[in-house]
Amino acid sequence: MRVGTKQNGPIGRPRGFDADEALERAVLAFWEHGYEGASTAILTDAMGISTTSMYAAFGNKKELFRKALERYTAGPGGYLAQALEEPTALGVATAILAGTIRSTTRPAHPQGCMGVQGALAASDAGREVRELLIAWRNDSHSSVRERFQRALDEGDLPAESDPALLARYVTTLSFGIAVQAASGVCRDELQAMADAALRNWPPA
Amino acid sequence: MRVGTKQNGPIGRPRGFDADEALERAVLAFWEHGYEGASTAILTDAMGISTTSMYAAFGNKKELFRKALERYTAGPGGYLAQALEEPTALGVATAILAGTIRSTTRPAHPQGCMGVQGALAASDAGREVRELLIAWRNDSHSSVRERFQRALDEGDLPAESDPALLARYVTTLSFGIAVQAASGVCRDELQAMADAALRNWPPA
DNA sequence: AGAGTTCTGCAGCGATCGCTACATAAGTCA
DNA sequence: TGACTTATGTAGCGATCGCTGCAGAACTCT
Repeated sequence: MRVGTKQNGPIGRPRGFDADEALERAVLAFWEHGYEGASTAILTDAMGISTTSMYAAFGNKKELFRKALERYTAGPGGYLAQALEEPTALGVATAILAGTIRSTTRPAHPQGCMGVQGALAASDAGREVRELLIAWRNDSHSSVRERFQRALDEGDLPAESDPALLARYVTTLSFGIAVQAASGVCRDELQAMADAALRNWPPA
Repeated sequence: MRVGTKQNGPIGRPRGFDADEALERAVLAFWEHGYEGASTAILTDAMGISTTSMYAAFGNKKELFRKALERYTAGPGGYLAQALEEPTALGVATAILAGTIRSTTRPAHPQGCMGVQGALAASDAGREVRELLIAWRNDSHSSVRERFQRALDEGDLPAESDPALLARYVTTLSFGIAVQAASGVCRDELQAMADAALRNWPPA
């Protein structure tokens, strides 16, 4: 099949699929089933390509997950980076929880958070991916803590506030919301809870 | 091997292992690796018995998990039932969070909560167990909500309080703590966060 | 046109999955 | 003792796991 003859195009037979779209579908499969629960058969079926093409394009399952997690972080998980740019610490906390709730309860998407349910527990074969997600969650916490530290320096938080503790509070609620969403709890109830959780800000 | 001749004892060859102790070891394996991550080989190795004995004594892997979850609920997860007997709503909430933190960060035990990381995401083969754990978590929430409703009826909570919202707040923190513990966050930091989270009680 | 490069479909690799058939061991009955 | 019942060890079932070899297809080069 002659797709199109380009001059100075890449050498060799061109790909018969859109790698970006395939990766996006892999995100959904990992998100829904977790790293170990998403078999190569499930993945390739969701991506619409053969195992050969998947391995040629993405290396192996672990690498595919790595790239899927990056994509998730920039896409459905992008609310975190946006939230960190809110002008106040309360605004940051509010945006994080609202973003978590929206992202984990979006209709026609997997319920929950890929960074939480991707590999919370795993067999020995999934150890590396489990540790990758631990680092992902801890990185999220660190970025919130650093943002709250800045807020403290700017006088946006009381002098006696502990940025690490506040960050732990917000991320714990966020991870907890992800678990609740994976249990089928609806968006409105979680949002009402989040509103209440931030009504006395900052805690402690 | 002649173990001991009882009169009127159970007919047939007696078990060569302690079923209770084997179940307890199965709890640890499921707790650490999750339902699908704990293979029959891992399980039987941890339990110290053969697959034949495991299937004869516990039925199949799904049934073994069911029994392990019961054991977990009564053992490491027993803090919930105890907490519900605290005289005040604040006492209940405090005990739940403290119990969660203790249980999910116990040295020489798996980190996290079996009810959360047992099967937060799974393949199609783990669908039933995943739904079993969803019910387990939702039951936990319901029992807390009912306890807070009682507190409201008793005047232990302000009349404008919403027991469902308060229960959602406490369970969300509890599930979030389980995720943090699975990420290696230490006990003291989580307890400081929990203290702060309940300093303004009830929220909203 | 022919060489070189890359992607695709088919087929199947060794390993492990959950689970079981079968013979034997170890008990309680009459 | 011999019939009956239950547990154990061995050995292996069909299915699926992640992954790959290979031949041919589809392109860009000279």
